[in-house]
Amino acid sequence: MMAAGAYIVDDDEAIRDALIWLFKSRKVAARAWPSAEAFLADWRDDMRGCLVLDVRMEDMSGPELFDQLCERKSQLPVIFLSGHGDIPLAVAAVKKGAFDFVEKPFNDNELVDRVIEAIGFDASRRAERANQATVASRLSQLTPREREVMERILEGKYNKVIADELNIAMRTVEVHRAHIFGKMGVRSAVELAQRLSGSR
Amino acid sequence: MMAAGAYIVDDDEAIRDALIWLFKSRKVAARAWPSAEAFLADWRDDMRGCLVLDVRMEDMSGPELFDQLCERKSQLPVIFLSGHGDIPLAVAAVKKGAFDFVEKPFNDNELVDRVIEAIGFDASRRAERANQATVASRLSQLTPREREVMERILEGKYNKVIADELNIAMRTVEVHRAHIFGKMGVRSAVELAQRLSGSR
DNA sequence: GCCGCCATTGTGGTTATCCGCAACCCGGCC
DNA sequence: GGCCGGGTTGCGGATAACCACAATGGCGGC
Repeated sequence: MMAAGAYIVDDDEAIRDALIWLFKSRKVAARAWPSAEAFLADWRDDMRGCLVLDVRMEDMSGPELFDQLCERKSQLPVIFLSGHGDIPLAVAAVKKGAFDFVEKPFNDNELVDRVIEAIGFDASRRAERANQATVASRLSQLTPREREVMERILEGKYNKVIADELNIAMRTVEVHRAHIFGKMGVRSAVELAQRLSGSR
Repeated sequence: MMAAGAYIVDDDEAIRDALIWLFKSRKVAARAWPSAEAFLADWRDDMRGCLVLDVRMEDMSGPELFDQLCERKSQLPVIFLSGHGDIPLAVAAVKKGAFDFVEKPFNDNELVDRVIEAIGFDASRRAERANQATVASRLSQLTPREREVMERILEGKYNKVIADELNIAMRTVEVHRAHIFGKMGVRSAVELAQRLSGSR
């Protein structure tokens, strides 16, 4: 797993070099590929940061690469570099969820700003997903009965009320409650409520 | 306050009539204005639904109207109708937060689908805002001391611990706690946590 | 048949929460 | 000075939560 950075795909070597230099001058890690195919071969889901993609390239275009990555469930935010003629293509990509696109010729600083923004977006989204995955994994460890009890705990009901609703003894509810807290890794109903609503 | 619907702004009467007919045939309330200025004069913040806006119009263009509405804090989602030549303009609007744009000539059903989606988006966002406003208003009624106590309640701490941290008696914490629940309109710490994290 | 997991329940005791009643101090306001 | 809101505290009791120890019954797998 490398550090988060900019992944550049452009078939023009001069532009690749210029972009790498530009990003590194702003302390943004950068690496470049000369074609969509080359990038796709190296692509891994744990690449963190943001993709900077030329729209018009030999063989596979930027938007085509974007489609391929979407099919592979890539979460990497994508910023397109588009010439005037390419705008309709880039626009279609934006409607499909691309992070942004900048028209050539672009302002260096603005591009880097957008890239940094995208890298931050990626980081927070990954953190969010990781948290959701943890919660989901813990939820899956609960037994059906425990889930029933948890629902009612989250409605702020007393153990006694829950016991009545489920036609079981209060003691049983207490046991379930302890199991739920243990499995969910929390120490109180308040923490439980926060952890769950934070990932809904 | 009228029902949620489509607000059409287009300087071509034939298109206005066609759109109104189209929307009404799908049970979507619709009303049209012949110019951006006319709409702006009638605009009110409680208009619910979605704005359908021609990009190219006499005097004030669609994107210009959008900018005006943004300045007036309009939350109305906007769908642009754009000809091929207008795409760069519409694109700029999308980057500023427009809901979507469809290129002319458009597919009737797809347009209505998008409009319905935007109306739903508006409804849920308004509900969300209303809830946040309620919570914010209730939070503002808390005294500084109560806020300190609430923070700690939300960390799942025992009244005893809170008392120690604030160097006050447990009884005082209990009193604050009761005040907090009363002012926030909840009956338990769990509800409090949910209401707050639901609006963060 | 034995083991493990799940659900269930009881006893008894500790700790927390929740509240009514009562009271004191302080600062701002009429 | 009197009133009021905010913060503070004590007492005592009702209620709920938490927990260790202990135990039963069902069900699926080895």
